[in-house]
Amino acid sequence: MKTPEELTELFRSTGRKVTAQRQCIFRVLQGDVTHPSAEAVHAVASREMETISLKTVYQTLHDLAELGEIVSLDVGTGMTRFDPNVDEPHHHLVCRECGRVRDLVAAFPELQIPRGAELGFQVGSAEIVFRGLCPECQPAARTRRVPARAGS
Amino acid sequence: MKTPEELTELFRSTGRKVTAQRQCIFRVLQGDVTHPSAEAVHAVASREMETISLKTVYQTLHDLAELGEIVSLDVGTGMTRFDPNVDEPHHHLVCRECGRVRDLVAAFPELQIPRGAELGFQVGSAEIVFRGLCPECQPAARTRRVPARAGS
DNA sequence: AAGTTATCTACAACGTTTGTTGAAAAACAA
DNA sequence: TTGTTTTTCAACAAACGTTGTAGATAACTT
Repeated sequence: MKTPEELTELFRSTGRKVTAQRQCIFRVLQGDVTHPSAEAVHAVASREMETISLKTVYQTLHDLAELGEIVSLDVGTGMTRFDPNVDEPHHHLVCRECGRVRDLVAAFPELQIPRGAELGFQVGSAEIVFRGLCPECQPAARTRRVPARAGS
Repeated sequence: MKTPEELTELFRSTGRKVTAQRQCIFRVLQGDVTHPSAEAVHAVASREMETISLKTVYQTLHDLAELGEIVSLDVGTGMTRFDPNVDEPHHHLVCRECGRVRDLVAAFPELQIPRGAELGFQVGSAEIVFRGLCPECQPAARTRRVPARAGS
């Protein structure tokens, strides 16, 4: 995601108006690595602007997604999550206990689909979700690596 | 997923009662490869039992998921999808146009997470979602294989 | 500074999923 | 079979995250 200043310029140059609410949201997203939900963004923004509405947050997040400055994610936690990290190719770690999401910066360049297995699909992208327990949700066990079993 | 007869037995042996509605749902799921939503299961079941309620469908699907006979999936199509194929390790192809979901039966043994990249997560499984266009939603282009770009 | 246009807040509605209730049916025993 | 107990059923309403609508408000242009 670009800086709040660059986003201000980008919004203006694409015919969008720049408001205090939007700049507030830009700042909230800036450097956020928690993949916040709209509600979470709203909660943080509200600390700075008490009257900002949830609808405004949704709208601005959609605008940012449309401009490619953030990406909306559905990793099965019940609500859409937003990821400002669009420059670095990565996948996601999702805690099955608390829903925390973290980036996993790694390229998996060999995801070749066996011939015929794509069933006529014209595949354009692949997302990998690694599920497990985040550090905070682990009982007392130790970290361990995992063979690439097929998921669900 | 087991056969309707085996599921009947399994439900009884786990203290659940077997009703005509549940057996109807068993039959609907049997051999279904479309990853139906609860609503879709309800629609098919309704053709056989006009009065069956959506709530009953949800409840039975949850029971089946709890017993490991089906898996609930969230692939970003707005509703939970249910997959009766739990015996064969696989991933999923999702049409970004119509939301169709198909199994992709293939192991990707190269999904090793680089040391340190798991950020303390204790990873238990990995799911890959391949997004693209299903045969019905393709304009006139041809199928093509895809480099493993990082997803959203 | 005034006009034009987009955005804001507040509210209501949407679709999916879940909680609640009395009625009905399944399982079990006699 | 019949009765007794317990679960599940259907119908209703509510929860949740998200989107639509409206008039009021604020940003951009001249």
